[in-house]
Amino acid sequence: MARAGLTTQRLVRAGAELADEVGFDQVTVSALARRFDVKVASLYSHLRSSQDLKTRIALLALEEMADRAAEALAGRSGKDALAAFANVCRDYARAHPGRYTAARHPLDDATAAGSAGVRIAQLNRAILRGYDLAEPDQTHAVRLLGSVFHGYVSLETAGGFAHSAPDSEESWARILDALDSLLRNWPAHP
Amino acid sequence: MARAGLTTQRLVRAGAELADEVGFDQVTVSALARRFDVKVASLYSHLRSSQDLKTRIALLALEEMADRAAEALAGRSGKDALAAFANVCRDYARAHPGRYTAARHPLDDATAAGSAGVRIAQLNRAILRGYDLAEPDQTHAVRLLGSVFHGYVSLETAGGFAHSAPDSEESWARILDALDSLLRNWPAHP
DNA sequence: CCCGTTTGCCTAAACCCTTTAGGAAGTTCC
DNA sequence: GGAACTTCCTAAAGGGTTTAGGCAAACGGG
Repeated sequence: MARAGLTTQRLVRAGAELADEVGFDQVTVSALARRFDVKVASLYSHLRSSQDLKTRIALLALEEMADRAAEALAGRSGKDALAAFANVCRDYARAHPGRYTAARHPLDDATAAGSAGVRIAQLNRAILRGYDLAEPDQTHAVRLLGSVFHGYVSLETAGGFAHSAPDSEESWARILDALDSLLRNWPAHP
Repeated sequence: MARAGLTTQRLVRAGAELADEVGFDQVTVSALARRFDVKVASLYSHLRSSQDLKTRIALLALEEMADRAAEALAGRSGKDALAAFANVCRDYARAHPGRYTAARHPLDDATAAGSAGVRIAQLNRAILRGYDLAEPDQTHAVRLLGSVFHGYVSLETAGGFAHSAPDSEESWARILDALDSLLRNWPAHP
């Protein structure tokens, strides 16, 4: 009975690859077992449940995004930083659609608090250091940026902008221009 | 053998209610059968498959949102229209979280083209009539608005802004102000 | 009114995914 | 070499999906 060398880490990594290939919600303990040519029950020594697997994939995806964002933001500010962060989100989603979906998977509060999601939030806020925004407008702006990035990437990967002109690439560039302009001219409270 | 009076319409409506109660991805043919106190197989005379059910719920949700948006936009323009449309999205998502998730369910191209989604897109574009934007900037702006609304509502219903100040209500209002300002001062191409 | 047709719901059964319990083979270390 | 532990296994129960085929209720024409 040769051993397959299963570990939680390898399972989660393989699960992430599986998610990118077949979609996050097609990720199943059974499919993972097939991929390792192993019986399903064997995985339950390494994973508490199917939910546990999905949560771990989500945490992995958040780590990866946070790492990329941190690297992209190093040494940049202003619009450079804005575009760098935005492109990390978009590029990650296109390269790893399953993982990106995983990253949007709802986590319970405790798990979320310990995840790389908070690092991403901090980096998002760091973008605004290059602009002149005081609280609470800074927070509003952070939320706007998060919404735009997430929303655009979601709609784009769902095929929303696929079959129409102008192409998505151009809209993305112009939207980043518009956001930069908006952050530099944030309207005063009425 | 008393008949339960099942029809596709009633099943889809009940499915939508179920989605709001337990979440869209918990909507299952089995659960629906239980709700009608009927055997599972009976539903397959009215629904082709579990996927079919979900698709129909998605189409229902899109219809409902389009109707509300059309009514909200009637007689409004400029920022009034912007806020009205935005609030329709947000209010619908909060009143019917399951249906809202359903509305984001990916549809194949043919189904999407025949859905109320195109009506929603047209209404979204109609908002911009109150602003002075020529193509292709108009399209970029449409995509930006769609992204913000979808993104903000998704993050909010996922609990993203729940436990932090300032509260989500205030951010929403200020983000609408900011978008209005941006549309009135859309940056020229660099 | 009653008989044939249509329709609506049923039973039965196959298949897949999840999860737990308990067993046997491989590994480690004294 | 054997005790202890780890890794993977078989077995089984429970739930969701889907199809095939059957009986009974409703309906419509002679």
